[in-house]
Formats: sequence, C-alpha cells, structure tokens
Amino acid sequence: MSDQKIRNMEEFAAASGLSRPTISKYFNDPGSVRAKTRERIEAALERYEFRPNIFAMNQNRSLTKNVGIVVPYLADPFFAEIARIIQRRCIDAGFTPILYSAHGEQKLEGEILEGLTALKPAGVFLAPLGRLSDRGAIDRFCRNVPTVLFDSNIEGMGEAFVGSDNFSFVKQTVDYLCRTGAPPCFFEMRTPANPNANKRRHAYLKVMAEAGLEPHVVQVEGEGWGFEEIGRRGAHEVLERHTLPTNTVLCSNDRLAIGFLAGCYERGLRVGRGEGCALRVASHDDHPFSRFTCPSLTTAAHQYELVADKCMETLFSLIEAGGRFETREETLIPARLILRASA
Amino acid sequence: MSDQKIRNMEEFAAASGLSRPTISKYFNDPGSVRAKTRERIEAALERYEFRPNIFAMNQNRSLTKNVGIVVPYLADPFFAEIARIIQRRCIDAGFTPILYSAHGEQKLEGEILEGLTALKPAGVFLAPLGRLSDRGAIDRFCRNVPTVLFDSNIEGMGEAFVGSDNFSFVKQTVDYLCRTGAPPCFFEMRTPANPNANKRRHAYLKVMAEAGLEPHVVQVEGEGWGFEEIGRRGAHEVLERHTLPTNTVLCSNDRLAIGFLAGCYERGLRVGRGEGCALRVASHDDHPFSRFTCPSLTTAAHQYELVADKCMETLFSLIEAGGRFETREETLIPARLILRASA
DNA sequence: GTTTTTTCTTTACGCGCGTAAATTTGTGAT
DNA sequence: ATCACAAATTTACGCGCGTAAAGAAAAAAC
Repeated sequence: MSDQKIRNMEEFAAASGLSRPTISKYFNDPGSVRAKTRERIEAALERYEFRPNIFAMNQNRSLTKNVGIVVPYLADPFFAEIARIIQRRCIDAGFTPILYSAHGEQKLEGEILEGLTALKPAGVFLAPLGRLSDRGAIDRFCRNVPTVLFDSNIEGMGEAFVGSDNFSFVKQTVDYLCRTGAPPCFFEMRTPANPNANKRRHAYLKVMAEAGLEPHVVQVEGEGWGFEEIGRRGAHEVLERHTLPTNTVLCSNDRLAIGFLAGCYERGLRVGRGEGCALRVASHDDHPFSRFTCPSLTTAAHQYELVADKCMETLFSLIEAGGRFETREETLIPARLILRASA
Repeated sequence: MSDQKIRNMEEFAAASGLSRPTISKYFNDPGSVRAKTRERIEAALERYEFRPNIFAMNQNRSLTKNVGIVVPYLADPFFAEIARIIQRRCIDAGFTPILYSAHGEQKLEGEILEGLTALKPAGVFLAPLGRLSDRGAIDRFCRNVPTVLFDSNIEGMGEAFVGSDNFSFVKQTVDYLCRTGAPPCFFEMRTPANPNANKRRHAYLKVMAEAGLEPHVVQVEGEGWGFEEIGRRGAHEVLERHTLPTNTVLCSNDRLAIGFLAGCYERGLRVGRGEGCALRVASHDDHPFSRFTCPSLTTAAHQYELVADKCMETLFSLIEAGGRFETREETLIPARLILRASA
C-alpha cells in the first residue's frame, strides 16, 4: 500500500500506466477490458485503493446502480425481514440498495418517492402504504422510474407486482382448521389499510362457500399501524359481548393475532387445540414473533426467500427490457402452512 | 403549472428572470437571498417544479446534506423505532437521512461504512454491532466522517456517544422487584454481542451488593441475533434442571424475556405477581412487543424521543464545530419504569 | 440627493467522470 | 509475414452545479 494519495481517476490512470477512459471502462464493467489490463488495474487498486467519485459517476449516467427499496412500515418485522433479504440480493448483484420506510405516513411516502426520483435509480421495489397512498403520486413516480410493486398491489401501477397468493394463504388455514376441528370465523379490521386484507376476506368467503359452510366475518374498529393493540381490544370486545360466532378464529394477519392472543390471555382463556382450551386461533404471515406468542401461533407463512428472489428476477428483466414491460406482470407466491400450538 | 420542461438550473434561472448563481445561493440557503427574490424563485418553482441535480450539487461540495443512520439489526423493532425517530428529526432539520442495517454481519457493517464514506455525509449516527464489529474499520471510518455513536458504546471511537444509562435501567427494575416481592436473579446470554448487556450485569451486581443482597447470574448459551429463541431454550433448561436460584427473574433485555415467557408458557408455568403465579419476570428496553406478551412485560423503558433528540442535538453541535469535538461527549439517558403484569 | 451597504449579475473556471470519434497498438489466424 | 479484428489510447466535449471576482443595481442610511 503506497502512501501516495490518488485524488481522481486521472491520477489513478497515470499510476497504473493506463489511460483514463480504460479505467472508466473497467469500473463500469471489469469484464469489458482485456484480462491483462484488468490484472494491471487490480494490482494498482491494491496499492492505492482508489474509488471513483460516486457523484461524478452518477451525474453522467442516465441510470445509476442505485436500487430503491420502499416499505410502508419498517417497525413491522415482516417488512424488516423482506427488506433485509432483498437488500442482500441487490448487493450480491452489484447494485446499491437504499432502504426507505414511509412509517405509515402518506406525506413521507410522497417525499421518499420524490427524493428517490432524483437518484435516477436503475429500479425500485415499492411496497406502498395501500389505501393511504396518494395514488396520483405513486402513478407519477412509476411513470418516471422502473418500479416493481411488492406485497401490496395497486392495480395498473408499476411494471410488475410480486406478492403473496392470498387465496393460497386462506385456503390452507381454513382447510386445516376445518379438517382438524371446526370451521373458523374470520377476524379482521373493519377498514384495513393494506389491500391484502380485503383479498383475504374474499378468499375466506369463497373457500367457505365452496365447502358449503356459512361464513362469519368479525370486524373490529381501529386505525393506523398498531395492529396488535387493535387485535387485543377486539378480543376483549367480542369475548366480553359473546359475539364470537365460533370458537375457531382465523385472524387476517399475525399482528392482529398477537394482540388477540394477548387479549385471550388477559381474560384467562386458554387457546390451543388440546382439551381445556376455549379457543383455537390461526392466522397468516408467519411474523417473526409468531413463534413466541403464547401459545405459539399456527399460521400460513410467507416464503420470504421466494418472494425476494422473484422480486430480483423481475427487476433484472425489467432493467434489461429498458424499464418497461409490454404487459404488467403479476406473480403471486403461495403460502406454506406452519402448524404450532394455537390451533 | 407550465408544460415547459426545465432541464437545469440555467434554464430555471432564465425562466424566473434571475441569474444562475442567485438560484444556486437560494437552494443552498433560502434565507441568503432578499425576500423579494425568494418570492420570485418560489413562484417560479411552483410553475416549473425544478429540482437541482443532486449529484452535481454534491460533487462540488466538501460536505453534503446527507446523514447516515447505521443500526446493527433492523429486524429488531427497537432499532426500527429509534431509527424512525432519528430519521424524522433529520428530515425536519433539512437533512437527507439514509438508513442502513448491518443485519448482524461484520462484513456488511464494513461495506456500509465504506459506501457511506463515499457519500461525504455531514454526519453519521452509528449504532455498531458491538463485539462483532471490526474495531479497526470503525476507527478508520470515525476519523474520516463526523460520527455520533449511539446505543452501543465503543470506547474512544466517534466524537460522541448517546446511549442509555444502564445503571438506571437495572436500578429501577431491581428496586421495584425487591420492594414488591423478592430480589431477582439476572438472566442473560453468556456471550452477548452488545456491550450494554455487560453493563447491565455489572449494574445488577452493584445494585444487589449495595442492598446487601446476594446476586445470582444465570447465563445461557447462544450466538447471533435470535434472542427470543435463546431465551426460550434457556427457560426450558433452567426450569427443567431446577437451576433457577429464585422465583424472580430479571432478564437482560426484552427479547430474551419474550422468549423466556414463551418457554414458561410452554411448561405450563404461570408468570405474574398474583397468587397462583410460579414466577415473576421483568426486563429492560420496552420493546414494542413487550406490551403484548403473555403476561404483558414489566420493563425499564428507553426514552426513545429523548435519545433521538439528544442524538440530533449532538450532531448539530458537532457539525457546527467542524466535525470534531475537543473532548468526546458521552450522554446517558435514564430509563422509565413500566409496570405491567409479569412482575 | 448623495453615500454606504447589501444584493444581484456577469463572467469564468473547476469538479470528476461519461462517452464519442479517430487513431494506434496488440492479438490470433491464415 | 500478412491480414483482420479486437482492444487500448488520444483527444475532446459535455454533464449540472459550486464558487470566486468584479462590476452593476437596488436598498438603506445619512
């Protein structure tokens, strides 16, 4: 390692005995220069550890190596986990992932998208807020930036969507509950922010209808992203008033279920499928904490790796296609049923 | 809104009837131009919605408006929460926060710091991995970039540290447990990655000694960031072998406690302070989920807002001081005791 | 109305790199 | 050795903005 400081590509080219355009070529694609040249550059790189100025690089490129990852709420471990996997894939593929969370706020989501546009990203993975999103702002963004929506679909926006097959989620849990006990009622928020919630309700109604069973949807009030508290309060309400139509409860998502289980515990109700249990509770998502609820939660799990892989794959082909697809691609990943103690 | 497209500052200057350097001044500090001029610019801004090219801006500035926020593990809601608050403060202060998670990996932490250096940030909030960090890499980074460490202290690195007063955390929980029942044993991982864990153990030993009580430290094996599972397994171990020295357990942190409570539940043990309860369990952090454990968790809470505010305040004065402090500042924020059902 | 001070304009250069065109050098096959 | 072709070099321009210097214009002070 030489003590001589390299200030720019010009100096580095001189130090390695090559021309600046050749160095520039190397950094844009190391494979685009002859093997011997590459070796000389890499040898010089070890001695001087030069790195091209990222701002100057991006200024003169129509599209950068930046990839935006936008999630609606990072304090939700589901999004933290999916973001983590996508991020790693991006790094491995030579991109520079930049992670954003809208923290449940429409205004912040808008600001993020504006700022992201200025970064001229090669592509963006966007999990929108859903009902709270400013559709106009998202549409405008998707027109300017190659975008893959994930988790939460907004019809017609973005070049592709990668999400979960909500029917598969609900079908598996309902079938399991019916097979091993009684048909469930469906427990959810009355005005969910996330479109998956609506899809799950519809799936529940359809599955029950196909099985010739009478559906029961139990809806609780509540706004915002404090799902656990909404689930807990909801549990107290329905248990207090005895308005629960069955003893088998299928929650729309794990965070609601976590709250629901807490509510049951507070009321001294035992949940599970053994004897002495007053209720069975199952859910969807396989939230990282659902393994540690009391009792542990039976749930339909996202296949995080599959979703992330499909996201990456979609973005790659989108970039290769120049940022636009002929027709909007939609990929739905099925669930994997996880049997635990709660049902 | 005019349909005419503005491509750069030159064109925008022409459109607003001013010179480019004046526009440049405005964007660097809107207050540095006369009020009337500012109005003219802002009027033009509404018509053409021009935004200066971020790459060209940063290229010619020695320090940017970027602020890095680096946390060790974003899937831990504690970090998600603290990052969220700091991020909002940064935005409100006119900075551009960029969030990174090392996801528990030393290599990734190193790569993040390298990439961050290239962004010439005005300042960085760094919560290092702790024991797993490459101290050399962190030291090198802190020398090049104005850095405020938070959460996890590494002696001598960074210009300042903002964290929690672990003694205050442990003092409050121990005192409460002693006052309302029996002195606790201390439950923790044998080889914790985070230095706060060691400080909490020492605080426990000190508080117990000061009260003239015999301390009992219970350590469980386990590596990585799956604290809940480690706590759960630990609970089964100590309960199976009856090696728990007391019926009052103080966990080092909430994630361990969440696992511990799950273990207790699985063994049919009732936790709480009422009659019929076999154990009392308390902990530290006020993890966002500790409200929803069964039973809900008594814990010493971080004062998230205070920590975030102090972080911002420190970074501001650090930036004003030109990126260096005479002496390294250390701020420790005390805890707030939250009484719930588990103890 | 004149002077002083602040603000703005004009002009000009530099930042570090992308990239195109034309030329030269190097490589491998005939 | 000759040719064809790939790869590297030289030269040159542009990206969009920061920023400095000098002079002009506007605002404030007298």
